[in-house]
Amino acid sequence: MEWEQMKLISEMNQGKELANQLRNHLHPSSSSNQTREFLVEKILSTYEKALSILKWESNMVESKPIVSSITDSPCSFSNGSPRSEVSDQDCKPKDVYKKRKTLPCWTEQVKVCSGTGLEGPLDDGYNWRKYGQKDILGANFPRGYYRCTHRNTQGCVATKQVQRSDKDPTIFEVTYRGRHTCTQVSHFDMATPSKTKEEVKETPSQGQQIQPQAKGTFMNFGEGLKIKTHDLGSKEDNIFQSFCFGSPSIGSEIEENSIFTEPMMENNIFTDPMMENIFMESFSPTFISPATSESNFFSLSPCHVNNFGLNVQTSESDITEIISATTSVTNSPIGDFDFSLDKVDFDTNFPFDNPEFFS
DNA sequence: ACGATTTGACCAGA
DNA sequence: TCTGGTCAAATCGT
Repeated sequence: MEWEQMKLISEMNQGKELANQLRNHLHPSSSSNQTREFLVEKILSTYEKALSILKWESNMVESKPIVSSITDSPCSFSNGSPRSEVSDQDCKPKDVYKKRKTLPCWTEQVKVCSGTGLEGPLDDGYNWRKYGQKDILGANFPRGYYRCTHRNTQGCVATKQVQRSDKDPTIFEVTYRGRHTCTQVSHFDMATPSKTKEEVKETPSQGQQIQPQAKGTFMNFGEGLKIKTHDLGSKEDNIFQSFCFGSPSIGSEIEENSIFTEPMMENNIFTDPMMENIFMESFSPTFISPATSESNFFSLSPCHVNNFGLNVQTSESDITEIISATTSVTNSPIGDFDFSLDKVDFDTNFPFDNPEFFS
């Protein structure tokens, strides 16, 4: 916890420094509105992170046993249908449903730009099998339910839900639940990535026409990704607006595995060099930290995602689970990111060698 | 033939 | 009782 305290102090100091910078930019002629807005968002991000740390600390103890119970329980989904194959009376479906709520859960919002020829949710590097679709009250589009293809063979409990946004049909909210315990190889690691059917055909009843993609193209570049874990707060949209990042799948499918190397950085998205500096300084080592094992899509800690403008929300008891889940698996797509590291300001306080953090 | 998807039914939680 | 999540038989695609 010592690191969390240091990090907390660091975040607060950073917020103070940013506020000072903002004050210097308040003069109308000194900088653009964009700069000022970015500073404001950075400050908000800083406080968000600080709060995340505080909440994380307060939930560490009570959350860990839950993770353990999920992972180790014989009542898990590991043997296929919990209803048809579980014979132990102590492992009733009721238990399954209860545990369902305790699984680590986080949401990504994947924006699919028109003209890419791709309108379904992106492949995230894992193989998913659709097991249901449901019309959701108040939602214009049905929600698709997917589970890991290797659930039966390897007992992988990871599931995800794909819900097309009402507000913006080009946005898919993908809610992930549970960590991948399977050892499937992400196709991002393969020389010629393949596509899951999911991304080729998504809810055809809605008339979506998904065009086959050419392998190795950059057509996914126009996508944006937004991530949040659940329930840490309710300010989902307050920060992300400034940036529209490619999804991890984008990054890993693009040459050099980088979404931030040239030409993107040449076509500088910042009009103000200071903003670029601030932005690059924001890269947290968590985001590019070496994953120790297979990743649940993103290897990130909720405390740091905000640095990207990706607002993170974490449920009261889930934050440790998420951290645990997202750092306990290998071949993280994000781990392949090859940022312009010379511009990345590593946080030397980050506990790469802290086993507690990656537990 | 086999695996994936669809879809109505079932179940648990609110 | 309603709603969301899951099951599983039927169907589809390769």
